[in-house]
Amino acid sequence: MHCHPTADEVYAAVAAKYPSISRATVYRNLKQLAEIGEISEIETPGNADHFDDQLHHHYHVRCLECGRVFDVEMDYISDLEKSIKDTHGFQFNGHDLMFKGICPACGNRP
Amino acid sequence: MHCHPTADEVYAAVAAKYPSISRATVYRNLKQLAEIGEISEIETPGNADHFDDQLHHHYHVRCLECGRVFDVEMDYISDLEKSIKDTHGFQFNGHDLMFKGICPACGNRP
DNA sequence: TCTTTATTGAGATATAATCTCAATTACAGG
DNA sequence: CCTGTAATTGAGATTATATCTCAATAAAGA
Repeated sequence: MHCHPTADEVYAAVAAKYPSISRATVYRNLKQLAEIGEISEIETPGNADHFDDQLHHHYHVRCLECGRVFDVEMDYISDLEKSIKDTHGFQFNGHDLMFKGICPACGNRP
Repeated sequence: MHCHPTADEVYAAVAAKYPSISRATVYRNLKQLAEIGEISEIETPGNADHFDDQLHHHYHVRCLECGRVFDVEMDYISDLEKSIKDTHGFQFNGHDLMFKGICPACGNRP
């Protein structure tokens, strides 16, 4: 699935073929795959996490209307932490950047 | 409270003075204050949302160890959306940026 | 085949947040 | 000061997402 599905969407797709699958198994395996770096996890506050089969660092936009997540064509800013003026002893360890917007499908709806 | 408290931390603080306060009231009022722009809401996936009495746009860092949220000294990038190469018909509407790190207190612990 | 290890299913549990609705409180007009 | 109306609140139920428990099943190795 290349559409940034949520765990539940993955579950639904798997359950269609293997009706006996348990939700726990899907959640467990997605989490494990994310941990070993086979897939990446896109966390969105308030909403269910999404999963991505693409591994390279890149950003996403979430439609505020339908909640779907899409790739954004933009270079990953690996040195964004360098823009911080005073780190106050913090060890910085990366960042999460998520754009917000209205997707074409929702924007064109009457 | 200037420490980016979660709704539950606000509730605990209020309940200490007004023991009859309901959790619903605190959640409700914090949400309303955020909606009318009196305070701002910092959403962190997986963890409880935090609230901020500062209104101007600025970024935060979340300690991966203790979960606390701190201000980051860095200018807000208001035109970050312009870095996107192809918007594919999306209406962009802002962004959420959260740094990750280990706070001094957690980093210096043995 | 037999033993050990790993994975799974079903349902319980945790957590954050919201909803419901009756009860309470505040408030404006008279 | 009353009274009717509107707004706010409290308590607990409910939702949503995700994780945990543990017995049952499956896989793998000797």
